[in-house]
Amino acid sequence: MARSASSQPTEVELQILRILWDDGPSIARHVHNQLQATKQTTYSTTVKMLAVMLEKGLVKRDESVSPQVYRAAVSRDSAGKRLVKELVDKVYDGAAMSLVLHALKGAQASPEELAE
Amino acid sequence: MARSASSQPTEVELQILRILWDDGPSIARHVHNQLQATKQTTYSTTVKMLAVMLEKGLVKRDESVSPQVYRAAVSRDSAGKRLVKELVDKVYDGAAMSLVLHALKGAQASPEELAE
DNA sequence: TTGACCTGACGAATTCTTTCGCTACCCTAA
DNA sequence: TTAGGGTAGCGAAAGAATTCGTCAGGTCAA
Repeated sequence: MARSASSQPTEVELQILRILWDDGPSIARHVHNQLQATKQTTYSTTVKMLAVMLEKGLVKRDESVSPQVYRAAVSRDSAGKRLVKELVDKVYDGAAMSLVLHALKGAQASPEELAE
Repeated sequence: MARSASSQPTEVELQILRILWDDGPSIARHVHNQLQATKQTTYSTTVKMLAVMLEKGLVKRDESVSPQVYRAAVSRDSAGKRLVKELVDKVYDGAAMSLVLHALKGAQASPEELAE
């Protein structure tokens, strides 16, 4: 079934978005090469993921140029905000953002606390 | 294959952890009842999820009492910190915590920004 | 032209997560 | 004791996410 644009990116999808955010609009081959840094999947897999993400509306692509160019459909900041907010809502009781952020600021100040 | 305690909680697992955090150590039946608020799954499913989470080390259980009692293996705050940090690391380039938190504080002040 | 190489599409296999059916085992009230 | 009701374990089905094999088509240099 077709998945709407409201779908949350999964693990690998986030990795790909990250590449597009870092490097800007890119061709499949480039995304694949970057992905190799952390995964040993085939080019075929990368192309498939991009296709899936296109369906989900997570990326857009320019088909007018020879090697098609993919770019993230959402900005890193808006995606980041939304994801973090959703996570916090899931862990806490919603509306607890400020407490969490405070805790996180503390954690940031003392990274060893996180290392546990 | 056995999954180590380092596994991240999945969607439903997080829902269950949330119940244990909210209500404290509970028996399977209670977890199930609370879960009914948002899902219509069977008791059997709940018990299975708890078993899986036990294997993953996400919950611990006291088998010395009649209805066994489950409790979260990690505190809400430490889990929350870790999850948010991991998410931020995935979206941004790690080490960008402060920028993100700043953005989030802004978002918190104007929730309509998030509604988009 | 032609053949080596690359891109992109498709469907199927695999793996992980979530769900449930069935079974066994307590309790406890009649 | 025994039927009824609740708890827990097991394996396997159903659903999602991820991976890949394979094929069709385009490009380009010799």
